[in-house]
Amino acid sequence: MSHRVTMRDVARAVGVSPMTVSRALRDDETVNAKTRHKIRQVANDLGYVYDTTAQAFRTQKSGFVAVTLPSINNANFAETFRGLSEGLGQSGMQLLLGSTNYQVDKEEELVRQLLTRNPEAIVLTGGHHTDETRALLSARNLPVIEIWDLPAAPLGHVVGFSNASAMAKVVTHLAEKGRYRLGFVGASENTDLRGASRRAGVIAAAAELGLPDVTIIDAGSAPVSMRHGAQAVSDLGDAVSELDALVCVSDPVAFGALSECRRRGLKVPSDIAVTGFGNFEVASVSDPRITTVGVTAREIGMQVAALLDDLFAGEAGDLPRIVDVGSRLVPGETS
Amino acid sequence: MSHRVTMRDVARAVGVSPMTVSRALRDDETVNAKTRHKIRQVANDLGYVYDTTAQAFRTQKSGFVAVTLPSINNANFAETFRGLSEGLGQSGMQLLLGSTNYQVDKEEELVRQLLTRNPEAIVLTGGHHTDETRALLSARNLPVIEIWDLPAAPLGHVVGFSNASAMAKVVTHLAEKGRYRLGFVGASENTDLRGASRRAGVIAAAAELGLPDVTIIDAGSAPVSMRHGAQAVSDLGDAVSELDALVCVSDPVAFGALSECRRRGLKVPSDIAVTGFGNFEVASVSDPRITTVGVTAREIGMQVAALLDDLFAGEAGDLPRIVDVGSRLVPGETS
DNA sequence: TTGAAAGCGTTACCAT
DNA sequence: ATGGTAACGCTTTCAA
Repeated sequence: MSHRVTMRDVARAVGVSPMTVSRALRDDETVNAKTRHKIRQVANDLGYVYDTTAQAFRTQKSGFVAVTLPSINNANFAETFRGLSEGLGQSGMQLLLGSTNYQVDKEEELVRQLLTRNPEAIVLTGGHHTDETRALLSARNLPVIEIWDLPAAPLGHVVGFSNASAMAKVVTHLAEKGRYRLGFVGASENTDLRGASRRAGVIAAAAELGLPDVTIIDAGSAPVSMRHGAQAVSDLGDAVSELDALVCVSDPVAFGALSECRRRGLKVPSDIAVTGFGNFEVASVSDPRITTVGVTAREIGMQVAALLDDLFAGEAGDLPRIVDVGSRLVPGETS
Repeated sequence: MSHRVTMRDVARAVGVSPMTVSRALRDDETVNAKTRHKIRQVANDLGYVYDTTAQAFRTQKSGFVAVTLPSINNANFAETFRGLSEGLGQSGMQLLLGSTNYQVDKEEELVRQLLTRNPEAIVLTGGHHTDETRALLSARNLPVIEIWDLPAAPLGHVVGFSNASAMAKVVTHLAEKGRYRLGFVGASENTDLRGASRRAGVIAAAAELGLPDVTIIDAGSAPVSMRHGAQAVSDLGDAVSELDALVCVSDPVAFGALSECRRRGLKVPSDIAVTGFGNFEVASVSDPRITTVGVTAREIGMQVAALLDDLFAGEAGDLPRIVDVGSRLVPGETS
């Protein structure tokens, strides 16, 4: 197999220097229009393909933005990724995606791996990281954006919302409906950290309102999904009758819980209320519609893209930007 | 800002040459064990991070495998990606993901973009591509793997299954249950091509069995999901009573259809049967459970990873590999 | 077991 | 408007 076609080859064929080819291909106006045209044509004829790797190497700019998600198989995170991806379309940046499987150790390994690609910015889902991850990131002069949370001690920029205050809205809503005895259905402690924030939010809000202690219902280790919600209700058995509402960590979990309630002949919401989180499609299509919390997953991605645009354009100012996209209660028919 | 830490710096600090550092970091046995250890430690202390871009440049191997998915927000494709990602863990390859939004033009643009990163292989979801995409790919000496389909004229390797024969299983199942008047719920023609294959499969199977003409119910443009399934049933109105079964292009669509049937007071399956595709979690958790077709989304990814391993190890032989992972009917309570 | 030299393809910088 | 030179950080190759 013959050697690959480089700018050199194009230059030789046209009778100019490689520099001129480089300029021409970038549509540099200082290159004679005719020459530019000729170069483009010859490049095409020779089957020249631009080498981004060489460019990244020479300029020390990879054109990558690294992104970590807890799971790619999650409609909310996928929407965030999509928003980011679409919003970044203009800037020519490419996303380098990795999934942590909800584990901070895995995140550390992933960050280490992603950093070897010299990303120009890194987007981390969540605000919990290992010390080593923090060290790795602060050793570099790299914009860091944490999303889907409002960390107490951010690494840099933030685009997220308060999981605790979102849950407070749910608890308040339930209390107003006369639902006092709450069960929280989520992953075991210490695996899903966003889930843990939500649980803490429920407990705090219930205490604040003087409700009885929240019953914690362990649905297994993260990621918890529909089947875990169903299993949790099934495991509860008759104990479910001592609760007024099942506050679930996410809509899939809530849907699983709702389905299992139905199977067991429980009427929702008359026998028990069920709430979710995330305003997934299933919440609004399910019959009955599930009461949930709307989070603007897609907008988080778009806000991040906007922030990155500003950062790359040098228009972001010096201070870390903290964007709270908020959340809102979306009442359904299950409460 | 100080200059970035390179192998040179590590070498200087340890008192060896950069070459020795390079070898040591790759765990080359020829380097003295003690020296190796020392180097690793110093590298760590200095906060050295390996530069994959430089490596890719020097070796002319990017370490990337490019992947296109119609949508990242789809549990099946996400599982395939995960299977691939995990299976590829060993080989050190990194995935470069792009989403086509179910459009072949978008795919072309994406392929073009991905190719500038010199991927060592490319994985395309589906077997339909623009001529330009085909040309771009065949101009390169690059392994191509098409997945989630069994294309008539593959570009290279294939890991997929027949959408048509999968649908035939559904139609046969329904016919055995005495369901003859079928409606197919899917995206409009020419957007979702996998969906179009499924529709064609339903029509062919119905004809084969001598069933009445299949009623085609347009659920909008791809990607169609839960709300589209619900909307389609809603749009049908009373016409739904002339059908024995709604054959849906995917489980989310089936779930939407099922929910809307319930809302309208239709009993499933006594008044009408509903089937889905993909064995999504919602199919098995929903009450009633949805009859669906099981496709091994995760396994497709793992098979691709295995194939890539062989390719990179030079053990794949010369012929394109065609892997049919098959599909199976998963009877539920909706038929 | 270790090192020196060269080069991967591009572009920043300075000259002309 | 165009070109020459050097350099980005690493690894292949050969030599010691």
